[in-house]
Amino acid sequence: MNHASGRAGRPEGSSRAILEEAAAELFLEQGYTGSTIAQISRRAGVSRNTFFHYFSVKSDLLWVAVDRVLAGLPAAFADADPALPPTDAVHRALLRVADGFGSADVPWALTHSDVMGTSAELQASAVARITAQAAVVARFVQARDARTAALAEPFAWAVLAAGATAAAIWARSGVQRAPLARYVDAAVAPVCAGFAQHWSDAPVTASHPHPPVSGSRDPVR
Amino acid sequence: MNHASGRAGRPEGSSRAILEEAAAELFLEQGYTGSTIAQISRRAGVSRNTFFHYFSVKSDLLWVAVDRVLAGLPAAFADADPALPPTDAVHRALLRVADGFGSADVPWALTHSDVMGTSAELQASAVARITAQAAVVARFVQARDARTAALAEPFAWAVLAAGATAAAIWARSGVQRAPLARYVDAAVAPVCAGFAQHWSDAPVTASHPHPPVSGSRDPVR
DNA sequence: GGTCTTTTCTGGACTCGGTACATCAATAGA
DNA sequence: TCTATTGATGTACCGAGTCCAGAAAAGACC
Repeated sequence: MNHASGRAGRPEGSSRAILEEAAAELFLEQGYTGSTIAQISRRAGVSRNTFFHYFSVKSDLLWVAVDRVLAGLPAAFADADPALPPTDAVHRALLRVADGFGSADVPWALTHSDVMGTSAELQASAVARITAQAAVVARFVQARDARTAALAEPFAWAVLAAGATAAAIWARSGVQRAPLARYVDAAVAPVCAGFAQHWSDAPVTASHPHPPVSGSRDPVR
Repeated sequence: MNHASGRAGRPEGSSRAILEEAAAELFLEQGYTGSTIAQISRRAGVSRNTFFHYFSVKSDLLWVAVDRVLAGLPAAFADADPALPPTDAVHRALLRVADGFGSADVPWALTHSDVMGTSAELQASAVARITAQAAVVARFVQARDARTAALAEPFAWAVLAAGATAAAIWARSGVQRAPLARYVDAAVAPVCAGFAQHWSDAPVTASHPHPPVSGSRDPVR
């Protein structure tokens, strides 16, 4: 019979969605660390190996929602106003992505006290996301303005770190929290402003009442 | 016999140093991922459990040098000029810490191509360090000036992310690289300037030719 | 109908990091 | 000499992640 997707080969089941559901259930019942991959796949009625066919790492389960939203970042860059300075374009793109999260649905990764705080696993998986996005941001900024090259990466990381920290604060605020975008905006704005100033080559007058320890605004190398 | 250290109990051998040495050797021979904890402890002539007595995680071995230098950060804060605005104090403290690294001795964590890039393990261990330092920075900033409270954490993370990224760039530059402090300075300065401006409550005039997407400089909450 | 090929899914065995626990060894102090 | 403390070892275990060989389910082509 001609299967829906034109491809050859055995059609894939709904395994992925089922695994996500099973995991969500088990996380509620036993927490993240308390649930093993074996249990999750068993409840999903699927072999343990099938799990690894869909998720390369257990912690991917914590980020399914986030990953879906994050996937929109390149698009947000694609239709950024070309007249905007790169820092502002990044600023706006991040806010647009942040708007993808309702005040209600805080992602697994940020709520689960189980994994928050001490867990090296969560940190690692979070940084994996930031690494990916940092590459996108750095590439974008550099393409916009070649003069940003030397500090494109530090800027990307700084701005994403600020944003991610804001998201963490947002998550641990109560249910009364304001929209995520407001938190992200407050944290990201100063970083963008700082680099914008730096790249526009106008000295930041208010900042160094004492002489800087070394030449502050010289590009690397 | 009265042992050197006043403490009771069996005196510790030189196990820690021996383990570090053995690890360094094996990392050179087989790379980080290629060397197992069992091998390291065997070469050190010590049981595998003893390894975990001295290092809680394998990746700690990558950061021994860094951790020693990083331990100096609180001290750098302790004798910071009280007249300095908090952002500048942080800026200077970071440069002082950065000066602890000679151009020659790039730490394991940053050189080893084996673990760079893809390794989730390295990322996790790096973030663990940044987490610790971010807490120190945020606490310091907040103690200096209560008005920084809302953004102390985002600032701490942003500034450390910028610095860490600069360190990574420094590490992957050739042997001809300039001193680390210069890289860190270039990356950290804009972040500090941006937050300094924000906290000094003077609008960043050059930054927003277009109106900000939402109230950029409002504190969170 | 048959064979291919391609893909999903399964089973089993394995490695390695990390933990738990009981126990031994060596020291200081009483 | 007895005890408390701390370093070190042995053993057993758990769970994540990898590898590989092969089965199940489809399309494609004859």
